[in-house]
Amino acid sequence: MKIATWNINGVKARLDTVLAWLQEAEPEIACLQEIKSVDENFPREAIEELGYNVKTHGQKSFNGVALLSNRPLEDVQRGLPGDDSDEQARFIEGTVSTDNGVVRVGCLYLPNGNPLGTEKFPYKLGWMDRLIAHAKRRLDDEIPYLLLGDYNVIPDPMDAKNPENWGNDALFQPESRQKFRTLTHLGFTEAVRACTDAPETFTFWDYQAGAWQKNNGIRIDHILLSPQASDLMAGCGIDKHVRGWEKPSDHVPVWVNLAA
DNA sequence: ATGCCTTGTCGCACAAGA
Repeated sequence: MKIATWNINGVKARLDTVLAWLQEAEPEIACLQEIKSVDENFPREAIEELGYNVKTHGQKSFNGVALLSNRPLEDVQRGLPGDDSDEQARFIEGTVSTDNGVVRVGCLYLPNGNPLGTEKFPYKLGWMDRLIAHAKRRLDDEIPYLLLGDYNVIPDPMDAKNPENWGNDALFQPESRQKFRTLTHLGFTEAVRACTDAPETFTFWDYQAGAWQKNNGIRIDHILLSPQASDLMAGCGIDKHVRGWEKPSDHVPVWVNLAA
């Protein structure tokens, strides 16, 4: 089964593009971030017409995540545990039953953290601590478990066209990268790095300054697989061409194939 | 160096993104 993640940068502005990609890519499960919509206004009917079950965790104007699945989504959980005062909609998780057992999927939109020196950066790091704690508990289930989404972390210099330009950015701070490593070192496999060591493997190109035309990209959208999910991995990919479509998101879809 | 674009908003400029 194909499981994908994509930061769509606004579902209202991107609906036609999202529908076109769903029909082309045909993922069994899709995790969407930055829907920028409350649940009531999410265009669920148009997506349901393509055969998907739709679960959303939205808020007004900003953030917001959604889970799509051609099989029923069970045990849906909204919000990342660990801080009841956090009102930002950045996490949704659900379970899908397949012929070969269950797969649980967490869809996340990790805080950007910029600009440094504001409360936004410690919020990012605190959110990552909560994600690490949650992931650690999930690994105890010993089932195929995936954490997909916009991590807003550039893991390594090779994950940026111009790493020297990101020194003062929250996405490339040592603390951000260290916490990402702590997360993976719990026992997750980072799908894209397990599939390819090709240089200039990016998932985001800024709208500004001709970043796409210059391939001035970064790799910040990631798929983490529990050991049980990693054992099933049969391939992965990045739908880079979608960035060249009309009215594109600044991110492109990333996906993994599981033999499940 | 800043803004370069893009999106959403009780719009007509601004915040937020990365």
